[in-house]
Amino acid sequence: MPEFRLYNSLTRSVEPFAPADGAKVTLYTCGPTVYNPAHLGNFRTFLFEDLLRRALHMRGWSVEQVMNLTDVDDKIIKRAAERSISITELTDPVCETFHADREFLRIQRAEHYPRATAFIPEMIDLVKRLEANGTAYKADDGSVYFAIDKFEGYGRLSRLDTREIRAGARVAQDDYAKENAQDFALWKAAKPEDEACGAVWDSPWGRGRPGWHLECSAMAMAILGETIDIHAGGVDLVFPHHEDEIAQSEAATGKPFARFWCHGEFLLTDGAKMAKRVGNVSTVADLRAEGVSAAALRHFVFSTHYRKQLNLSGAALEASTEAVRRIGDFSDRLSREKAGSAQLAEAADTLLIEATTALSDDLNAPRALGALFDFIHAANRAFDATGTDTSALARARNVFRQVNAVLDVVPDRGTDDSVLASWVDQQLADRAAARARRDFAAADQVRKALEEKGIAIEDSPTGTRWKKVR
RNA sequence: GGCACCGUAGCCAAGUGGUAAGGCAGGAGACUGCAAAUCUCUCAUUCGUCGGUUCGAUUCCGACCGGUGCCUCCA
Repeated sequence: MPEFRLYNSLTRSVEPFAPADGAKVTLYTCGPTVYNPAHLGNFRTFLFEDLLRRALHMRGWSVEQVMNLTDVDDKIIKRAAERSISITELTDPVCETFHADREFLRIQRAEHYPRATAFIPEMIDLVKRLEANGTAYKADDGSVYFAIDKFEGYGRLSRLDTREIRAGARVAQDDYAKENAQDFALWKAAKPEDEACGAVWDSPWGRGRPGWHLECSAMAMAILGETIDIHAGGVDLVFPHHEDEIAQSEAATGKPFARFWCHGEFLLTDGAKMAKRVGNVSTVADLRAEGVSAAALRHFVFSTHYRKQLNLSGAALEASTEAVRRIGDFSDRLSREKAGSAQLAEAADTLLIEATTALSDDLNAPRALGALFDFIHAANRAFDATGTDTSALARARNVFRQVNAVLDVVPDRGTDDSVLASWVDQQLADRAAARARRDFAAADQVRKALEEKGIAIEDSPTGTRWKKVR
């Protein structure tokens, strides 16, 4: 097995990775803020994390993954206030939508989906520790801030020391209570609108609510421990979110917060970052309505390396749809064939090596997909030539299953509809009869009727096969 | 303005100091009643531009051009 390597944002280099305890990977992944449904840009990151999770499994490690659901923040409070409902009433349905979208995209369920509001005591404890060691202070506005000057390593992840701050852009006018403009809020004093929608908790500093970064540190440490193996998220979280997480966590424990920091690049639309603010978002629901399959979406996302920007376009989605159609047809053939050959077994061995190598090399999914298509081509050739080796077939099936267990790009045929199946079978019998009497006009009529129902047919020496294509 | 990343065929995309994977689209052929699927052949003497290093660069260095992101809520 090749060495498993990952790009670590902390060192800006690809490094060998293995879990600290040798067996189980502790993985923290920043999840969605549940004020409205996540778009495909958000899901690109979650798909990258799903790929990471599955690749770790492929290596034989177990994974304990946490994905937080941020259910209290400025946007949530604002929206709840607009609708005169509580934050819970706003966020509960969005959490459900998130899981429905997640399942549609075949993103494996994490072990934990903690909601920020369920970990307020842990967050308060963390702030207490920081206050006790002098890195946190309560300001005149009643909020508690983290003093970045007190934490020596501040800015290490995002290389703040190498940046020049744009004049006038940095200091927010309403942050006058902070000792330093870059200090960030750990605990925010309650405002009337917070009270109105239930976004307040009692604390040693008075009623208030947690700052944005606090939840991730508190929940990661509570569930996974003070030093986790991998912390992942989108690149936009590097600063300030992850930087601040490191500061507050390490200032409290004196231990490294995460050994590896992994960041996924953005999804673009029309050359610009997909963002609600830009107004160029596509949700999973939108894409489903357009008939784009989960397999096609996964193929699309995995066709580009996760650290490279990816542009969403109709043409790209069509190409992916056609690509997974080929994969699906091959998968069907693999199930249907009765035996293979030495060439097939050889192709399978090559696929296993190539795919494992690619995925172990900083999750190179595009290269793994290339290896998969090479295999499909070689296997189709082998099947066309026929063979009698059943163990070769078993080997091919086994390897294909292993690789697909990571990529999961075989389209769902949805052919388990028995009513539809019997109807199609009757149609095909009629067509076979028409062909037998060389009445091709009638036969073509049947094929056209089936196509209108989304059924594609393939004649073969052993009979006619059919499949749902939409 | 500061800090990064990216620029490979019509489109998407991997890649390496030694002569360009794979997918989509396209062209020709085999198979088929016709299709579909599959197979065969074909499809970048060339990797944004200009220099430099080197026996040799798409790959290293520099400049320039173009694109994107972060520096503020953000996957």
